[in-house]
Amino acid sequence: MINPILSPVHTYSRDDAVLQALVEFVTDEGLIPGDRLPTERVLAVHLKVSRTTVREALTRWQELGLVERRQGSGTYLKAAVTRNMLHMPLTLASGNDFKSLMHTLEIRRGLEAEAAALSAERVSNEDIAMIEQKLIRMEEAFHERHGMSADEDWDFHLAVFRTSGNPLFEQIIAAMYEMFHRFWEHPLGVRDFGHASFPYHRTLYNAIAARDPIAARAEALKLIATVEDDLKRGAANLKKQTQKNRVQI
Amino acid sequence: MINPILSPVHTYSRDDAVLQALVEFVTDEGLIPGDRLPTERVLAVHLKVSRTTVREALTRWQELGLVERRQGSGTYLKAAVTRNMLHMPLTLASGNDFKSLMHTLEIRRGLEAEAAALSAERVSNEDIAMIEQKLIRMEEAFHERHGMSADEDWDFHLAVFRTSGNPLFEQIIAAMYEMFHRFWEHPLGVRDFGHASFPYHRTLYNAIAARDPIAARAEALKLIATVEDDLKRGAANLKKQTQKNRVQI
DNA sequence: ATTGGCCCAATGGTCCAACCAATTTAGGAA
DNA sequence: TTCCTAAATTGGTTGGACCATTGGGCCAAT
Repeated sequence: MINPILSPVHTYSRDDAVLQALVEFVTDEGLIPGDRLPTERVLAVHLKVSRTTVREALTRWQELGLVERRQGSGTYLKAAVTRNMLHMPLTLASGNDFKSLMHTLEIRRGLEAEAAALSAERVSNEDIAMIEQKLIRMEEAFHERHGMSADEDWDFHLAVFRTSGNPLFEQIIAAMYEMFHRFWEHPLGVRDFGHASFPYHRTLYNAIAARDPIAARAEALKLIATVEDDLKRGAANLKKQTQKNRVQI
Repeated sequence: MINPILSPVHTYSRDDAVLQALVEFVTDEGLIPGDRLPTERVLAVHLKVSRTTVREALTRWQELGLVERRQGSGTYLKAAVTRNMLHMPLTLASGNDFKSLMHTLEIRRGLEAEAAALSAERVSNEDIAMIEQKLIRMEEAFHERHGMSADEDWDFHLAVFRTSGNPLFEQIIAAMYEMFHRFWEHPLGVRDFGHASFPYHRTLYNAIAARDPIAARAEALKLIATVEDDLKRGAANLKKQTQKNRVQI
């Protein structure tokens, strides 16, 4: 019988050690999201491991969304890195059907409203200026191309989530967005998808700038409601098309 | 001026393709958690890519907890793999401080309120009976041990989430719950943690049984509020203790 | 001054071949 | 059979090479 007191010793794998060293480097150097990390070759030399091992470690961070790699350019920090980080990767079985999309919207309804309210409570003056800037860029893009621009739109929402002071909002909603965008490639036959949500971006901004949580929550809910409407219209459209020529998506 | 119609093209990386092929293989072969995957070398030959690429792909799955590698033995499936999986890596800075715990509660506030409202809209009569049964079991456990029982309490909430008709609620909130409870082992010096939330379980049930979404949302919010209060009390307690004898947690 | 073409160095992505380390398996000795 | 050992298998690591993309610098044409 094995002595039950004995527990497995921690044997650190090579890439664990690399990540640990990388945490030290990032915190010591005070790197923040957007900053560039040393190249893989440099890391390999300094850490005395092969480039393959460095790559394996960076791949793990990439999968956790901590880091982003751009070929020909470099590896960039994507989120704040600290000691004692707690990782909990969550993978959900989710279909590509309308029900699943509707489910992601229900999650967004709960979270975006909450995030908007928290943001309204906590924004600094600099935050407000920054959000307004994103809003203006989104509005410009809207008028230029006569329709919603996914990137600028997402930038605006991201700014709101980040000023909520809770990084979990961004992480969860980002996953919902990704799910949504898998479908957005085919805009469901709805030409002006997202069009209706446009005015609520500014009203949401106004509520946050006024530091009014109640109003911010209300505007966020209105915004999501327009997206839900678009989705329902898309579903109806698709149903009609499918009945006509049996196209399976 | 850039043509607004143009949107970035996206190209699949090699390891994305490997993962995609692996999903096909796993589903076709009907592999379940615990089953052994082909060796890296075999995969490399069959997929016509280098072993390095296979390893990079498997590293990503490993980080997501989908797969476990055992040197000398093989690579084993660790979770169910399906098409269209949605990956949601969650990262908390330091996981065991007051701020991070509060963050998990903010997510729960948004989601549990929404889930309660949806549940009130969608419950069947059988669902209501089932929830009531869980409620009664929780209340019994409460009176028996003169305090909240984590298991029965969680069972009750789980029942509510499940009747919301959206599986995402259960999975995301479960993750928040787990993060929270990694610390809850030490209830922060608060003896009757969760005590105050007790009455709101029944009021929440009543609202759902009455199919009143507004009331259900309100009761869910009250319930979370009591947990937040407990947490704040705990934080205050801890602060006092730390000042007294410099105990570091 | 601006545009476009061109080259070149840097960087991440992929590949190969070999060896190391842990595990499993097969075979032989007791 | 049982136990031990050697060999085969498998993931882990290394070094080196080459490919593909990026970004900056340079220069000629406009």
